[in-house]
This record gives sequence, C-alpha cells and structure tokens, in this order.
Amino acid sequence: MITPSREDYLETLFHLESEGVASTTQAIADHLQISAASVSENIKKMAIERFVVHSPYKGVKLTAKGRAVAIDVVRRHRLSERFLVDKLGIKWEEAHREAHRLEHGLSRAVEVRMFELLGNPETCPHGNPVPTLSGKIRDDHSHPLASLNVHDRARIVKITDEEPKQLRYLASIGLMPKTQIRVERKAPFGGAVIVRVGETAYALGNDIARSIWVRKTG
Amino acid sequence: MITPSREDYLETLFHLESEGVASTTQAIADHLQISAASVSENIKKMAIERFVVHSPYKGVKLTAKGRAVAIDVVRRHRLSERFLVDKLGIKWEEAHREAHRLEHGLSRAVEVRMFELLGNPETCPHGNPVPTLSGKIRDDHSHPLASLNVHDRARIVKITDEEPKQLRYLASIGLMPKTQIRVERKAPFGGAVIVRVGETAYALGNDIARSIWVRKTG
DNA sequence: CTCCTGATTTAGGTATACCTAAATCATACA
DNA sequence: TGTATGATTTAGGTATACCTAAATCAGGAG
Repeated sequence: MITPSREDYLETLFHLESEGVASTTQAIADHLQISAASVSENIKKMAIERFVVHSPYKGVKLTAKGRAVAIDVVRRHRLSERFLVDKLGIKWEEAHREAHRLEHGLSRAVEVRMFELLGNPETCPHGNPVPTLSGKIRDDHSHPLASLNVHDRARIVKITDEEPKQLRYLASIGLMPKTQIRVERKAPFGGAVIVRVGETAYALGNDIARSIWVRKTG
Repeated sequence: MITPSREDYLETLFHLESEGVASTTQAIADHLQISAASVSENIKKMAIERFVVHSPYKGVKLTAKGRAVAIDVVRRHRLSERFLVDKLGIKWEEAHREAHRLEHGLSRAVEVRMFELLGNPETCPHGNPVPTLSGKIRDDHSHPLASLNVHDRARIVKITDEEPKQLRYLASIGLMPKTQIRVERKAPFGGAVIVRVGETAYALGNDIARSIWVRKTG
C-alpha cells in the first residue's frame, strides 16, 4: 500500500536526486523533519518492497518503480500548487505547504480533470515542470544563477526553494519565474551574486542563489 | 490530534444523528466498513478525549466539542463535492467518494477560498446544506418523500443516499435536487411510492424513498 | 423470570510510523 | 595506519488503527 507517508518519502527522494544531492539518511530526515533512525527503518522496508535500492551505510536510490510513484506524487503536488495559486488565490509562498496537504487526496480521475481546468499547465507557480500523465519531465534548459557571468541577462525559469520565508522575500523583490534579471557583480568562489531586477540591484547569498534557475536572454 | 480516521468517525456520527438513527457500535462499523471491535475501541478513546459521550453497551453521542469538529469536516466534504461537480465535472454519483479523499487535506484557508470560488454555495450537489463557517446548518424545511400523500406535488430538496449505484439510478431518471415530482400511488405501511417525473412514473422502494427529502409545492 | 441471541466489549495480535539511546560503521586526518 | 568523529543502524519503546476470537451484556420470547 502506498500510504501518505510513503508518498512523502518518495517525493523527498525525487527532490534530492533532482538537485543532484546524495540521498543520505540524514538528508532525507532533514527534509521530512523526522529522526534519522525513523528514516533508516522506513527505507529498509521500502527497499524490501523495491521502491528503492538501499546499500546500508552508503545511500538510497529510487528504482524505476519508486520513481514512477514519486513522479506521480510530484505531478499531483505541482498541479495542486497551480490550482491553489491560480484558482484560489493562495499566496505563492504558502502554496507548497498547502499542496502538500492536498496532493495525497487526489485520485487519478480528479487529477486529470484538474489538469484540464488549469489549462494543461507546464509548470507549477515556482516554475518547476509538471510531469506529464505518462511520467515524462520536460527539460527546461535552465542553469543555476551562479553559472551566469557578470553583465549576463537572463530570465528566471524556476525557484526550487520551498521555504515561505525565502519565497516571500523573493516575491517581494519581484524575483519570480519569467522575471528578467541582469548580473551586476559576482563575489568569487560561489559567494553572493548582485542582480538587477528592474531598476534596483539586490545581493543574493549563496544559499538563495542556488535555488534560482535561469535561461540566458542576452 | 484529529487524524483523518478521527474525522471519519466524527463525520459518521454526525450522519447517523442527522438521520435520527441511533449511533450504535454496529451502525458506525457498517458505515465505516470496519469491524465492530475496532469501533468499540476507538469510541472508548474518543470518549476519553471528550469528542463523544459513551455509555458502554448503550450508545454514543457527539459532545459539543465533537459536533463542532464533525460539522467542520461535513463543511469541507460538501464544499469538496460542489467543487468536484461544478468545477471539475466529476460525476454526481462519484462526488461523495472523491470528496471523502479530498476533505481531509483542506486547511481552513483553502476551504475559505474554495467557498468563495464556488459562489458561497448553500448546498452540496445532492442538496445537503453546507454548514456555515461558524458551524450553523440551515434548516431546509424538507420532509421524507414518504410523508407526502397521493397526488401531492413536491420538489426534491436533497438525497441522502451515498451509494453510487443508487445515485446513478436516480440521476438516470432525473431524480435530483430541484426536480418536480408528483405522487401517483402509495403502497401501504411505508412500502413503495409511485412517483411521476416529467411524463414517466417510477416505483421507488422503501429504502431508496427514505433517502429522498422533498418540499411540497402543490 | 429465565434463557437465548445478537450486540458489544475485551483479549490478544498485526502493521505502520514515529521516538530516544546505544551500538556499529566508514572515513578523514593526524 | 590507527583512531575518533559523525553518520547510520539497531534495540527497545510508544501511539494509532486495524483485525479475529472469546467473553460479556442486554433485552425480548417464551
């Protein structure tokens, strides 16, 4: 049985793998806000059920079976976010948390109709691609903000941070998907980036910059 | 903590009390499709937490605290049904089941915005009143179909049956809220009722008639 | 008024999903 | 090449939420 808890684990693994982060017990525990011991136990069971491959003391990887379920959950999550923001006017920075409550309750039939109602959206409100019904994820050809050079112009593609606090800040300075930016200055060694949005320049720390993905326009 | 399971119990108790049915262990077990033993245990715990009053071997009653939560769940349920039918085009007879999956995931904020999106609906698609945010339930002044006399004309107010099978049948003959009907004949002792809908007369068994509530129009 | 029957509860058991504390492992550095 | 340190797993425990089988209760028929 795929319980809401299982869905959360699979979703977490998908996120970590997408970000290129190793899916360690601790990383999963941090993301789910539970103890590493609980994660260890649960991962062991999910390995028996072939959702993941687990090399004890090494790491966890989604199997094709696990990835299929994970992508299904991610699709429901991102559609829920779209619905909450576009149809209900829920705040951009709250959409993630609210969608997390909603996503487990969407049947396939409801999810399919919701996709139509929303006009077959390609992304969530933060710019992350909505997987297709068949589980494909479009490449958005985006690159980390830090990969830009000074004076490059770019358009924001997506923001992968999920914390309301950070998202609220980014929204307040207009840094959202589709926003045009220009790199004014860069600190060395992957430090802060100074970015111009409209008429104003903002310094973005390493942490927040890592969650901003862009496509060069200039 | 009010878990989805707890919400289901409270919702069930609300339904049984609304229908004037005694909330026996067995009635609850039948409604939730679980064993009477499980219900007995769980009711004991819910009594300790003051959601219900339990007289062992006698019966269960919602407390004010339990009723408040129950009404909250019912509100979310009926709004979900409205949303599913009006916005997503989910079939009338499937709305109940789907709403049951969805209702547990709606936060207060989402529920409030959904209510607005739906145009402040007064009823669910089956005609049951949507409780107000403050927990009030409008009296719909409806009466059981069986209370009508031969040749009475009436308008359907609500249908309290939740089974897709029965609902599909009723929808197929046009028997839904707002439908005008006329009682053609009545079998004695609360037996079948023969009802005219449009040009056609249909015999409705006792079971199904009990779930149809009407307001006299003639 | 007793007994039978069906409803209810209790006893004992399972699975999930969490926890803390203790044991174990991997590896980086000294 | 040890060794200590931090990550991971195991051990042991709790709470929820279900189950079947057995015991107990209540109320109607005789």
